[in-house]
Amino acid sequence: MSGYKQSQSFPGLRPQPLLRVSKSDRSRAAIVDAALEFVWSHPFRDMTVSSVTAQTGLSRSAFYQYFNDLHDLMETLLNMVEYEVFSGTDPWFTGIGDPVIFLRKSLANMVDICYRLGPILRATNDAAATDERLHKAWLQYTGRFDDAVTSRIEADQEQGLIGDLDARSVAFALNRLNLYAVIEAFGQRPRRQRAPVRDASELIWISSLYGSEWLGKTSSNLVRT
Amino acid sequence: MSGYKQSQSFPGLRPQPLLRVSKSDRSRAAIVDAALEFVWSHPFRDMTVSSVTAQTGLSRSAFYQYFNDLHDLMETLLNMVEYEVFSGTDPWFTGIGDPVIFLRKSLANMVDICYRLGPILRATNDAAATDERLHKAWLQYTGRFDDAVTSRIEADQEQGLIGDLDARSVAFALNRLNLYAVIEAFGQRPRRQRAPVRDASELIWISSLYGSEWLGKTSSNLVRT
DNA sequence: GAATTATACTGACACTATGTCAGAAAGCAA
DNA sequence: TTGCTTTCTGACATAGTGTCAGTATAATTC
Repeated sequence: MSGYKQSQSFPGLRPQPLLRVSKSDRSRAAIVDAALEFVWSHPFRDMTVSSVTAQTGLSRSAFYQYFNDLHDLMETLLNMVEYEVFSGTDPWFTGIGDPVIFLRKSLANMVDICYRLGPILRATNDAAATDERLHKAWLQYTGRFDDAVTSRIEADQEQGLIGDLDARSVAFALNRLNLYAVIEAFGQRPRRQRAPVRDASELIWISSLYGSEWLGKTSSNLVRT
Repeated sequence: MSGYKQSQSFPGLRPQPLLRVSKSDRSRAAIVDAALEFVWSHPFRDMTVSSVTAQTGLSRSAFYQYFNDLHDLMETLLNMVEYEVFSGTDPWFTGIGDPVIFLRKSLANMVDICYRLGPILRATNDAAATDERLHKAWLQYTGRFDDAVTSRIEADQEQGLIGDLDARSVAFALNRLNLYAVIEAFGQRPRRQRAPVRDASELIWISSLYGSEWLGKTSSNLVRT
Protein backbone atom coordinates (compact mmCIF):
# COMPACT_ATOMS: atom_id res chain seq x y z
CA MET A 1 0.00 0.00 0.00
CA SER A 2 2.65 2.52 0.89
CA GLY A 3 5.33 1.25 -1.45
CA TYR A 4 7.56 1.09 1.60
CA LYS A 5 10.05 -1.67 1.06
CA GLN A 6 10.70 -3.93 3.99
CA SER A 7 13.34 -6.62 3.59
CA GLN A 8 10.38 -8.88 3.04
CA SER A 9 11.68 -12.13 1.70
CA PHE A 10 14.03 -14.07 3.93
CA PRO A 11 14.58 -17.50 2.39
CA GLY A 12 15.88 -19.36 5.39
CA LEU A 13 19.27 -20.84 4.75
CA ARG A 14 21.03 -18.26 2.62
CA PRO A 15 23.81 -16.78 4.78
CA GLN A 16 23.38 -13.25 6.07
CA PRO A 17 21.14 -12.03 3.31
CA LEU A 18 20.55 -8.76 5.13
CA LEU A 19 24.21 -7.81 5.02
CA ARG A 20 24.67 -8.86 1.41
CA VAL A 21 24.21 -5.43 -0.13
CA SER A 22 25.12 -4.85 -3.73
CA LYS A 23 26.97 -1.79 -4.88
CA SER A 24 23.73 -0.57 -6.33
CA ASP A 25 22.07 -0.74 -2.93
CA ARG A 26 24.87 1.23 -1.34
CA SER A 27 24.82 3.94 -3.98
CA ARG A 28 21.10 4.32 -3.70
CA ALA A 29 21.29 4.56 0.06
CA ALA A 30 24.07 7.10 -0.25
CA ILE A 31 21.85 9.28 -2.39
CA VAL A 32 19.00 9.03 0.07
CA ASP A 33 21.34 9.89 2.92
CA ALA A 34 22.69 12.86 1.03
CA ALA A 35 19.14 14.08 0.44
CA LEU A 36 18.28 13.74 4.13
CA GLU A 37 21.43 15.61 4.99
CA PHE A 38 20.62 18.28 2.47
CA VAL A 39 17.05 19.05 3.50
CA TRP A 40 18.15 19.31 7.08
CA SER A 41 20.07 22.47 6.36
CA HIS A 42 18.72 23.82 3.08
CA PRO A 43 15.29 24.52 1.63
CA PHE A 44 14.15 22.15 -1.07
CA ARG A 45 14.19 24.89 -3.68
CA ASP A 46 18.01 24.89 -3.48
CA MET A 47 18.29 21.18 -4.07
CA THR A 48 19.70 20.12 -7.43
CA VAL A 49 20.77 16.74 -8.70
CA SER A 50 24.37 17.93 -8.58
CA SER A 51 24.09 19.14 -4.99
CA VAL A 52 22.92 15.70 -3.92
CA THR A 53 25.33 13.54 -5.87
CA ALA A 54 28.23 15.78 -4.94
CA GLN A 55 27.89 14.46 -1.38
CA THR A 56 28.19 10.89 -2.60
CA GLY A 57 31.15 10.94 -4.99
CA LEU A 58 28.88 9.90 -7.83
CA SER A 59 28.49 11.87 -11.02
CA ARG A 60 25.29 13.73 -11.68
CA SER A 61 24.12 11.27 -14.30
CA ALA A 62 24.53 8.31 -11.98
CA PHE A 63 21.60 9.75 -10.06
CA TYR A 64 19.27 8.79 -12.87
CA GLN A 65 20.17 5.14 -12.43
CA TYR A 66 18.23 5.18 -9.17
CA PHE A 67 15.59 7.88 -9.44
CA ASN A 68 13.67 9.41 -12.29
CA ASP A 69 14.18 12.90 -10.89
CA LEU A 70 14.44 14.82 -7.63
CA HIS A 71 10.74 14.43 -6.92
CA ASP A 72 11.02 10.71 -7.24
CA LEU A 73 13.73 10.83 -4.59
CA MET A 74 11.53 13.00 -2.37
CA GLU A 75 8.74 10.48 -2.66
CA THR A 76 11.04 7.96 -1.02
CA LEU A 77 11.54 10.34 1.89
CA LEU A 78 7.80 10.93 2.10
CA ASN A 79 7.17 7.21 2.44
CA MET A 80 9.68 7.02 5.27
CA VAL A 81 7.98 9.86 7.11
CA GLU A 82 4.53 8.44 6.57
CA TYR A 83 5.52 5.12 8.03
CA GLU A 84 6.91 6.74 11.17
CA VAL A 85 4.04 9.11 11.76
CA PHE A 86 1.46 6.41 11.24
CA SER A 87 3.23 4.17 13.71
CA GLY A 88 3.34 6.92 16.30
CA THR A 89 -0.30 7.84 16.05
CA ASP A 90 -1.46 4.27 16.27
CA PRO A 91 -2.62 4.47 19.94
CA TRP A 92 -5.68 6.60 19.31
CA PHE A 93 -6.55 4.84 16.08
CA THR A 94 -6.58 1.38 17.62
CA GLY A 95 -6.64 1.84 21.39
CA ILE A 96 -9.52 0.50 23.44
CA GLY A 97 -10.54 2.39 26.56
CA ASP A 98 -10.69 6.06 27.48
CA PRO A 99 -10.17 7.67 24.07
CA VAL A 100 -8.96 10.98 25.50
CA ILE A 101 -5.94 9.29 27.01
CA PHE A 102 -5.09 7.61 23.71
CA LEU A 103 -5.66 10.82 21.78
CA ARG A 104 -3.24 12.65 24.08
CA LYS A 105 -0.69 9.92 23.57
CA SER A 106 -1.05 9.97 19.80
CA LEU A 107 -0.79 13.72 19.60
CA ALA A 108 2.27 13.76 21.82
CA ASN A 109 3.91 11.08 19.69
CA MET A 110 2.99 12.89 16.51
CA VAL A 111 4.57 16.10 17.76
CA ASP A 112 7.74 14.31 18.85
CA ILE A 113 8.11 12.46 15.57
CA CYS A 114 7.44 15.54 13.51
CA TYR A 115 9.91 17.48 15.57
CA ARG A 116 12.50 14.92 14.59
CA LEU A 117 11.43 14.72 10.96
CA GLY A 118 10.20 18.28 10.51
CA PRO A 119 12.68 19.35 7.83
CA ILE A 120 11.89 16.25 5.79
CA LEU A 121 8.18 16.83 6.07
CA ARG A 122 8.62 20.43 5.06
CA ALA A 123 10.86 19.53 2.12
CA THR A 124 8.49 16.90 0.77
CA ASN A 125 5.61 19.32 1.07
CA ASP A 126 7.54 22.02 -0.76
CA ALA A 127 8.59 19.53 -3.40
CA ALA A 128 4.98 18.48 -3.92
CA ALA A 129 4.20 22.02 -5.07
CA THR A 130 6.37 21.55 -8.12
CA ASP A 131 5.47 18.05 -9.25
CA GLU A 132 2.18 16.50 -10.17
CA ARG A 133 3.09 12.97 -9.20
CA LEU A 134 4.51 13.86 -5.82
CA HIS A 135 1.56 16.13 -5.17
CA LYS A 136 -0.75 13.17 -5.67
CA ALA A 137 1.36 11.04 -3.36
CA TRP A 138 1.12 13.79 -0.75
CA LEU A 139 -2.67 13.89 -1.12
CA GLN A 140 -2.79 10.14 -0.65
CA TYR A 141 -0.66 10.41 2.45
CA THR A 142 -2.84 13.08 4.02
CA GLY A 143 -5.93 11.30 2.75
CA ARG A 144 -5.03 8.11 4.60
CA PHE A 145 -4.76 10.17 7.74
CA ASP A 146 -8.13 11.74 7.11
CA ASP A 147 -9.59 8.27 6.69
CA ALA A 148 -8.10 6.98 9.92
CA VAL A 149 -9.25 9.97 11.96
CA THR A 150 -12.70 9.87 10.40
CA SER A 151 -13.08 6.21 11.28
CA ARG A 152 -12.06 6.79 14.86
CA ILE A 153 -14.48 9.69 15.25
CA GLU A 154 -17.32 7.66 13.81
CA ALA A 155 -16.53 4.76 16.09
CA ASP A 156 -16.63 7.05 19.11
CA GLN A 157 -19.85 8.59 17.88
CA GLU A 158 -21.43 5.14 17.91
CA GLN A 159 -20.27 4.80 21.52
CA GLY A 160 -21.87 8.13 22.33
CA LEU A 161 -18.51 9.63 23.21
CA ILE A 162 -18.53 12.19 20.42
CA GLY A 163 -21.55 14.27 19.45
CA ASP A 164 -23.29 14.81 16.18
CA LEU A 165 -20.71 16.36 13.91
CA ASP A 166 -19.55 15.75 10.35
CA ALA A 167 -16.71 13.37 11.07
CA ARG A 168 -15.03 13.72 7.69
CA SER A 169 -14.95 17.54 7.63
CA VAL A 170 -13.78 17.83 11.19
CA ALA A 171 -11.11 15.19 10.65
CA PHE A 172 -9.95 17.04 7.56
CA ALA A 173 -9.74 20.37 9.39
CA LEU A 174 -7.98 18.97 12.47
CA ASN A 175 -5.46 17.13 10.36
CA ARG A 176 -4.59 20.29 8.42
CA LEU A 177 -4.03 21.98 11.75
CA ASN A 178 -1.56 19.36 12.93
CA LEU A 179 0.18 18.89 9.65
CA TYR A 180 0.91 22.49 8.79
CA ALA A 181 1.48 23.60 12.36
CA VAL A 182 4.30 21.08 12.73
CA ILE A 183 5.68 21.79 9.27
CA GLU A 184 5.92 25.47 10.03
CA ALA A 185 6.97 25.13 13.66
CA PHE A 186 9.58 22.39 13.20
CA GLY A 187 10.42 22.44 9.51
CA GLN A 188 12.49 25.60 9.39
CA ARG A 189 14.72 27.65 11.63
CA PRO A 190 14.27 28.87 14.16
CA ARG A 191 12.44 25.74 15.27
CA ARG A 192 9.83 26.21 17.95
CA GLN A 193 9.54 24.35 21.19
CA ARG A 194 7.48 21.22 21.22
CA ALA A 195 5.40 21.78 24.35
CA PRO A 196 3.31 24.76 23.21
CA VAL A 197 2.60 23.11 19.87
CA ARG A 198 1.54 19.90 21.56
CA ASP A 199 -0.57 21.65 24.15
CA ALA A 200 -2.40 23.71 21.57
CA SER A 201 -3.12 20.60 19.53
CA GLU A 202 -4.40 18.75 22.56
CA LEU A 203 -6.61 21.61 23.61
CA ILE A 204 -8.16 21.97 20.19
CA TRP A 205 -8.62 18.28 19.38
CA ILE A 206 -10.02 17.36 22.75
CA SER A 207 -12.36 20.29 23.18
CA SER A 208 -13.77 20.07 19.68
CA LEU A 209 -14.21 16.31 19.68
CA TYR A 210 -14.94 15.28 23.25
CA GLY A 211 -15.91 18.63 24.75
CA SER A 212 -13.97 21.15 26.78
CA GLU A 213 -14.94 19.53 30.08
CA TRP A 214 -12.45 16.74 29.33
CA LEU A 215 -9.55 19.06 29.18
CA GLY A 216 -7.76 18.76 32.51
CA LYS A 217 -9.15 15.44 33.58
CA THR A 218 -6.89 12.75 32.30
CA SER A 219 -3.58 14.47 31.99
CA SER A 220 -2.12 13.33 35.30
CA ASN A 221 -0.26 10.40 33.79
CA LEU A 222 1.45 12.49 31.17
CA VAL A 223 4.74 14.19 31.69
CA ARG A 224 4.79 17.86 30.83
CA THR A 225 8.13 19.34 29.91
CA MET B 1 2.10 48.29 4.85
CA SER B 2 0.83 45.95 2.22
CA GLY B 3 2.36 47.64 -0.80
CA TYR B 4 -1.13 47.69 -2.24
CA LYS B 5 -1.32 50.63 -4.59
CA GLN B 6 -4.41 52.78 -4.46
CA SER B 7 -4.76 55.69 -6.91
CA GLN B 8 -3.58 57.81 -4.03
CA SER B 9 -2.83 61.27 -5.34
CA PHE B 10 -5.73 63.22 -6.76
CA PRO B 11 -4.58 66.79 -7.43
CA GLY B 12 -7.92 68.48 -7.72
CA LEU B 13 -8.32 70.18 -11.06
CA ARG B 14 -6.59 67.89 -13.48
CA PRO B 15 -9.32 66.35 -15.67
CA GLN B 16 -10.26 62.69 -15.08
CA PRO B 17 -7.02 61.58 -13.58
CA LEU B 18 -8.44 58.16 -12.74
CA LEU B 19 -9.13 57.35 -16.36
CA ARG B 20 -5.81 58.75 -17.52
CA VAL B 21 -3.95 55.47 -17.45
CA SER B 22 -0.63 55.26 -19.18
CA LYS B 23 0.20 52.44 -21.53
CA SER B 24 2.49 51.13 -18.87
CA ASP B 25 -0.39 50.87 -16.41
CA ARG B 26 -2.48 48.98 -18.91
CA SER B 27 0.27 46.52 -19.75
CA ARG B 28 0.97 45.86 -16.13
CA ALA B 29 -2.70 45.27 -15.42
CA ALA B 30 -2.92 42.98 -18.42
CA ILE B 31 -0.13 40.86 -17.00
CA VAL B 32 -1.82 40.67 -13.61
CA ASP B 33 -5.09 39.71 -15.28
CA ALA B 34 -3.37 37.04 -17.32
CA ALA B 35 -1.84 35.63 -14.15
CA LEU B 36 -5.21 35.54 -12.39
CA GLU B 37 -6.69 33.84 -15.41
CA PHE B 38 -3.85 31.35 -15.49
CA VAL B 39 -3.91 30.24 -11.87
CA TRP B 40 -7.64 29.72 -12.09
CA SER B 41 -7.18 26.79 -14.41
CA HIS B 42 -3.58 25.66 -14.04
CA PRO B 43 -1.25 24.85 -11.16
CA PHE B 44 1.47 27.38 -10.49
CA ARG B 45 4.17 24.91 -11.44
CA ASP B 46 3.02 25.18 -15.06
CA MET B 47 3.25 28.94 -15.10
CA THR B 48 6.07 30.42 -17.17
CA VAL B 49 6.78 33.97 -18.19
CA SER B 50 5.87 33.04 -21.74
CA SER B 51 2.56 31.48 -20.74
CA VAL B 52 1.54 34.71 -19.01
CA THR B 53 2.67 37.21 -21.60
CA ALA B 54 1.21 35.13 -24.41
CA GLN B 55 -2.23 36.07 -23.09
CA THR B 56 -1.41 39.76 -23.33
CA GLY B 57 0.16 40.13 -26.75
CA LEU B 58 3.40 41.27 -25.17
CA SER B 59 6.71 39.60 -25.75
CA ARG B 60 8.29 37.59 -22.99
CA SER B 61 10.94 40.17 -22.26
CA ALA B 62 8.37 42.94 -21.81
CA PHE B 63 7.37 41.11 -18.65
CA TYR B 64 10.59 42.15 -16.98
CA GLN B 65 9.68 45.79 -17.40
CA TYR B 66 7.00 45.30 -14.75
CA PHE B 67 8.13 42.46 -12.54
CA ASN B 68 11.46 41.07 -11.51
CA ASP B 69 10.24 37.51 -12.00
CA LEU B 70 7.19 35.30 -11.64
CA HIS B 71 7.40 35.35 -7.88
CA ASP B 72 7.36 39.10 -7.85
CA LEU B 73 4.12 38.93 -9.83
CA MET B 74 2.70 36.40 -7.39
CA GLU B 75 3.49 38.72 -4.52
CA THR B 76 1.14 41.23 -6.10
CA LEU B 77 -1.61 38.62 -6.10
CA LEU B 78 -0.83 37.74 -2.50
CA ASN B 79 -1.28 41.35 -1.45
CA MET B 80 -4.66 41.46 -3.15
CA VAL B 81 -5.77 38.32 -1.34
CA GLU B 82 -4.48 39.52 1.99
CA TYR B 83 -6.41 42.76 1.70
CA GLU B 84 -9.67 40.95 0.98
CA VAL B 85 -9.34 38.32 3.66
CA PHE B 86 -8.35 40.84 6.29
CA SER B 87 -11.37 42.98 5.43
CA GLY B 88 -13.69 39.99 5.67
CA THR B 89 -12.45 38.83 9.03
CA ASP B 90 -12.66 42.28 10.56
CA PRO B 91 -15.88 41.64 12.56
CA TRP B 92 -14.33 39.35 15.15
CA PHE B 93 -11.12 41.36 15.36
CA THR B 94 -12.86 44.63 16.11
CA GLY B 95 -16.47 43.79 17.05
CA ILE B 96 -17.81 44.71 20.47
CA GLY B 97 -20.41 42.46 22.05
CA ASP B 98 -20.97 38.70 22.08
CA PRO B 99 -17.70 37.47 20.56
CA VAL B 100 -19.13 34.15 19.42
CA ILE B 101 -21.48 35.91 17.04
CA PHE B 102 -18.65 37.94 15.58
CA LEU B 103 -16.41 34.92 15.34
CA ARG B 104 -19.08 33.08 13.39
CA LYS B 105 -19.45 36.01 11.07
CA SER B 106 -15.72 36.31 10.48
CA LEU B 107 -15.31 32.62 9.82
CA ALA B 108 -18.21 32.60 7.39
CA ASN B 109 -16.78 35.60 5.56
CA MET B 110 -13.36 34.04 5.49
CA VAL B 111 -14.71 30.85 3.96
CA ASP B 112 -16.70 32.76 1.34
CA ILE B 113 -13.78 34.93 0.37
CA CYS B 114 -11.38 32.03 0.21
CA TYR B 115 -13.86 30.09 -1.86
CA ARG B 116 -13.77 32.92 -4.37
CA LEU B 117 -10.00 33.38 -4.20
CA GLY B 118 -9.00 29.80 -3.49
CA PRO B 119 -6.95 29.18 -6.63
CA ILE B 120 -5.02 32.41 -6.07
CA LEU B 121 -4.31 31.53 -2.47
CA ARG B 122 -3.18 28.10 -3.49
CA ALA B 123 -0.98 29.43 -6.28
CA THR B 124 0.73 31.99 -4.06
CA ASN B 125 1.35 29.34 -1.44
CA ASP B 126 2.83 26.98 -4.03
CA ALA B 127 4.93 29.78 -5.44
CA ALA B 128 6.25 30.60 -1.98
CA ALA B 129 7.83 27.15 -1.84
CA THR B 130 10.20 28.07 -4.65
CA ASP B 131 11.25 31.59 -3.71
CA GLU B 132 12.85 32.96 -0.61
CA ARG B 133 11.42 36.46 -0.91
CA LEU B 134 7.87 35.34 -1.53
CA HIS B 135 8.15 32.81 1.25
CA LYS B 136 8.99 35.62 3.64
CA ALA B 137 6.06 37.67 2.36
CA TRP B 138 3.83 34.67 2.98
CA LEU B 139 5.14 34.32 6.53
CA GLN B 140 4.44 37.99 7.13
CA TYR B 141 0.93 37.59 5.80
CA THR B 142 0.17 34.62 8.04
CA GLY B 143 2.05 36.29 10.88
CA ARG B 144 -0.21 39.34 10.77
CA PHE B 145 -3.15 37.00 11.09
CA ASP B 146 -1.56 35.26 14.03
CA ASP B 147 -1.05 38.63 15.68
CA ALA B 148 -4.63 39.70 15.16
CA VAL B 149 -6.07 36.44 16.49
CA THR B 150 -3.70 36.43 19.44
CA SER B 151 -4.75 39.96 20.39
CA ARG B 152 -8.40 39.11 20.22
CA ILE B 153 -7.94 36.01 22.35
CA GLU B 154 -5.98 37.95 24.95
CA ALA B 155 -8.61 40.67 25.03
CA ASP B 156 -11.32 38.09 25.63
CA GLN B 157 -9.22 36.44 28.30
CA GLU B 158 -9.11 39.74 30.16
CA GLN B 159 -12.89 39.82 29.95
CA GLY B 160 -13.00 36.32 31.40
CA LEU B 161 -14.60 35.00 28.20
CA ILE B 162 -11.72 32.72 27.30
CA GLY B 163 -9.87 30.54 29.79
CA ASP B 164 -6.24 30.18 30.60
CA LEU B 165 -4.56 29.04 27.39
CA ASP B 166 -1.49 30.09 25.46
CA ALA B 167 -3.09 32.61 23.13
CA ARG B 168 -0.24 32.72 20.63
CA SER B 169 0.11 28.94 20.18
CA VAL B 170 -3.61 28.38 19.90
CA ALA B 171 -3.96 31.25 17.44
CA PHE B 172 -1.14 29.81 15.39
CA ALA B 173 -2.70 26.36 15.31
CA LEU B 174 -6.23 27.57 14.52
CA ASN B 175 -4.97 29.79 11.73
CA ARG B 176 -3.11 26.93 10.11
CA LEU B 177 -6.31 24.94 10.24
CA ASN B 178 -8.26 27.61 8.37
CA LEU B 179 -5.59 28.53 5.93
CA TYR B 180 -4.67 25.09 4.69
CA ALA B 181 -8.17 23.69 4.88
CA VAL B 182 -9.44 26.37 2.50
CA ILE B 183 -6.39 26.09 0.27
CA GLU B 184 -6.92 22.40 -0.14
CA ALA B 185 -10.70 22.47 -0.23
CA PHE B 186 -11.13 25.41 -2.58
CA GLY B 187 -7.79 25.80 -4.33
CA GLN B 188 -7.97 22.82 -6.64
CA ARG B 189 -10.53 20.73 -8.45
CA PRO B 190 -12.78 19.24 -7.54
CA ARG B 191 -13.61 22.10 -5.18
CA ARG B 192 -15.50 21.18 -2.05
CA GLN B 193 -18.68 22.71 -0.79
CA ARG B 194 -18.40 25.66 1.52
CA ALA B 195 -20.85 24.63 4.22
CA PRO B 196 -19.00 21.63 5.67
CA VAL B 197 -15.73 23.53 5.71
CA ARG B 198 -17.33 26.49 7.45
CA ASP B 199 -19.17 24.33 9.97
CA ALA B 200 -16.06 22.39 10.88
CA SER B 201 -14.12 25.62 11.39
CA GLU B 202 -16.89 27.08 13.53
CA LEU B 203 -17.11 23.97 15.65
CA ILE B 204 -13.40 23.84 16.27
CA TRP B 205 -12.78 27.53 16.88
CA ILE B 206 -15.75 28.02 19.17
CA SER B 207 -15.33 24.90 21.23
CA SER B 208 -11.63 25.34 21.75
CA LEU B 209 -11.78 29.05 22.54
CA TYR B 210 -15.11 29.66 24.23
CA GLY B 211 -16.07 26.11 25.21
CA SER B 212 -18.31 23.57 23.58
CA GLU B 213 -21.37 24.75 25.50
CA TRP B 214 -21.50 27.78 23.17
CA LEU B 215 -21.92 25.70 20.10
CA GLY B 216 -25.59 25.86 19.24
CA LYS B 217 -26.50 28.95 21.18
CA THR B 218 -26.01 31.92 18.94
CA SER B 219 -26.48 30.48 15.50
CA SER B 220 -30.13 31.42 15.04
CA ASN B 221 -29.36 34.60 13.16
CA LEU B 222 -27.10 32.93 10.65
CA VAL B 223 -28.30 31.45 7.41
CA ARG B 224 -27.22 27.92 6.75
CA THR B 225 -27.07 26.83 3.14
C1' DG C 1 42.67 -15.93 -10.48
C1' DA C 2 41.64 -15.33 -15.33
C1' DA C 3 37.84 -14.99 -18.47
C1' DT C 4 33.33 -13.67 -19.18
C1' DT C 5 29.17 -11.49 -18.33
C1' DA C 6 26.43 -8.16 -16.03
C1' DT C 7 26.08 -3.94 -13.66
C1' DA C 8 27.27 0.68 -12.52
C1' DC C 9 28.94 4.79 -14.04
C1' DT C 10 30.55 8.88 -16.96
C1' DG C 11 31.03 12.86 -20.32
C1' DA C 12 28.99 14.97 -23.93
C1' DC C 13 24.72 16.46 -25.99
C1' DA C 14 20.21 18.56 -26.81
C1' DC C 15 16.63 20.96 -24.58
C1' DT C 16 13.84 24.34 -21.66
C1' DA C 17 13.34 28.27 -19.11
C1' DT C 18 15.50 32.27 -17.19
C1' DG C 19 17.17 37.19 -16.95
C1' DT C 20 19.82 40.93 -19.49
C1' DC C 21 20.76 44.32 -22.84
C1' DA C 22 21.46 47.15 -26.95
C1' DG C 23 18.74 48.97 -30.02
C1' DA C 24 14.07 49.36 -32.50
C1' DA C 25 9.34 50.94 -32.31
C1' DA C 26 5.71 53.50 -30.52
C1' DG C 27 3.81 57.27 -27.82
C1' DC C 28 3.71 62.05 -26.82
C1' DA C 29 4.68 67.18 -26.62
C1' DA C 30 5.69 71.32 -28.99
C1' DT D 1 7.48 67.24 -38.55
C1' DT D 2 10.95 67.14 -35.00
C1' DG D 3 12.87 65.60 -30.96
C1' DC D 4 12.49 63.25 -26.60
C1' DT D 5 10.78 59.62 -23.60
C1' DT D 6 8.66 55.41 -22.72
C1' DT D 7 7.74 50.88 -24.02
C1' DC D 8 8.95 46.87 -26.26
C1' DT D 9 11.69 43.18 -28.84
C1' DG D 10 15.19 39.68 -30.56
C1' DA D 11 19.43 37.84 -29.57
C1' DC D 12 22.54 36.27 -26.10
C1' DA D 13 24.54 33.98 -22.04
C1' DT D 14 23.52 30.98 -18.25
C1' DA D 15 21.78 27.16 -15.22
C1' DG D 16 19.67 23.08 -14.67
C1' DT D 17 17.50 18.90 -16.74
C1' DG D 18 17.24 14.17 -18.76
C1' DT D 19 19.32 10.91 -22.31
C1' DC D 20 22.58 7.95 -24.40
C1' DA D 21 26.53 5.66 -26.40
C1' DG D 22 30.38 4.01 -24.59
C1' DT D 23 33.73 3.00 -20.63
C1' DA D 24 34.94 1.23 -16.15
C1' DT D 25 34.01 -1.58 -12.38
C1' DA D 26 31.86 -5.45 -9.98
C1' DA D 27 30.17 -10.12 -9.88
C1' DT D 28 30.06 -14.77 -11.53
C1' DT D 29 31.80 -18.81 -13.54
C1' DC D 30 35.14 -22.02 -14.57
